[in-house]
Amino acid sequence: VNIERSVLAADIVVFGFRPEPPTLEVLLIKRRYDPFQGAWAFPGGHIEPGEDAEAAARRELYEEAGIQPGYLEQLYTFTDPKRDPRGRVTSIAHVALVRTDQFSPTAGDDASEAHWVDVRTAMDEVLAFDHHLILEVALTRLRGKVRYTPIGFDLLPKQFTLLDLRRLYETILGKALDASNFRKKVLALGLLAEVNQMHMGAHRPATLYRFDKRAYDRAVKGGFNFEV
Amino acid sequence: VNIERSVLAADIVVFGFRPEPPTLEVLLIKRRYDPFQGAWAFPGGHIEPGEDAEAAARRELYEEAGIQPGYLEQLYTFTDPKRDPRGRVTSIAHVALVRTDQFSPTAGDDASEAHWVDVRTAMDEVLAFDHHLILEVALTRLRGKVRYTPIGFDLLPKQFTLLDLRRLYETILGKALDASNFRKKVLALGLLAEVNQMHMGAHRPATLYRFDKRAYDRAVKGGFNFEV
DNA sequence: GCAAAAGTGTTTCGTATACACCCATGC
DNA sequence: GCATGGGTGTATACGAAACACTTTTGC
Repeated sequence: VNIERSVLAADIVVFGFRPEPPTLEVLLIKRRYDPFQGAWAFPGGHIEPGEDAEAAARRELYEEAGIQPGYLEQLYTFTDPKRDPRGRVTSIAHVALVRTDQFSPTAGDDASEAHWVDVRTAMDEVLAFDHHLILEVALTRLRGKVRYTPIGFDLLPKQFTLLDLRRLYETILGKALDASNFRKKVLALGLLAEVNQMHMGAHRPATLYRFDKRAYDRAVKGGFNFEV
Repeated sequence: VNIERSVLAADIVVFGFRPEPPTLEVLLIKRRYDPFQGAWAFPGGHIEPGEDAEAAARRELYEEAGIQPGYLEQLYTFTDPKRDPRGRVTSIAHVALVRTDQFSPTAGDDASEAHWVDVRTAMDEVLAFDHHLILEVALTRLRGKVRYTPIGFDLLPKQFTLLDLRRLYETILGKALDASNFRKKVLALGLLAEVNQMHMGAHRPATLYRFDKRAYDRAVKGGFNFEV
């Protein structure tokens, strides 16, 4: 029998969060080679022999942009046979979350540039292949997942104030949240631990918190329901 | 450059619901050929040239079991390079929902048998390839999705009683629901339309309802949040 | 003093939950 | 009559939302 085979690619939508001003960003690279040379695209590349999709995503992310994400998961697989002009390329898309401040992206082999781009800007941009569609799916997933999973913390520095956290949620969800109620709700979850240090800014000093992974694991074991 | 290519397969976890006794079932076929000849597996097969994954899933489902599902979506892509002993086969797994009564599965080319199997039984069974893992992922997805999306209706006949619907939810979620509160909650959503007919069973006649797709679409447009 | 954020407290309201209770049917 | 499900109603409690108010800092 004559069975068609496909090239496998792992692409990664990397989200980052910049607190000042509050901005949700994605990592875009400028393609050095054809097809779509010079166009903006997500980092990604071929899956190698003996490698599964997630391993390929991590490797590509490190090679192309020097990034080792705190969070990475498979998003969706894009299989339109015409999505790549060269022939059948199946893209197994991933979502990754990083602390923007930790990585100033470095352009790797296939990229002439790598930049953090405001998500709203990226949505208006013409992207290579079907990457615009991939971005839409990734955003939907992020907005959904952030509501019942504590993945937001992977976008913040280890220590953060409640204002940081609230700004993050407001940015992702695209709506303002009541500061007072947000504080009570989040603290009531018992997933934050105070850090013995204050944030000194332009205003009244604020308590610094860290995400309490241990408390979270305990809560998960007890059949637990995270909600914003 | 020497780029590895992979065979692409579309596999489908088809869920069905049998009201009496309330049972959540999956469709399993007995493999006619090696590898795993004689083992139970999900229907599926190769994606053909010019075909995307979802089209392949629909085609395979029809060819192998005579089923045209009311609901079908991509689930997850399984990429372990060792998941198939013959070489690299990437499985793009799907979830489908059907009304059990509408399809008595027929065994197609690759299957010597096709049967509805109680999900709990299937979970204890040894399945071909990594299909046991696929089933776990599919079940998690179904349980999650049923809570905020009205996909449950795709598992019921066009007309159903509130008891049918409650039994369905109780079976999927694995816990008893208060009949009175369930009624109020579901009716308050305004997604059910009364049918001008009663269900005559062994007890007091019950109102028959149908899923009101029009009302649902209207609700979705208004930025709507479905909950059990 | 003023602006901006930190932090506490209160009131209101909707709705989830837990039941009590009556109705209608087949056996 | 009795079991079973259909269907209505109610009391309670908890949590979400709205918002008033005080505190603390930099400028």
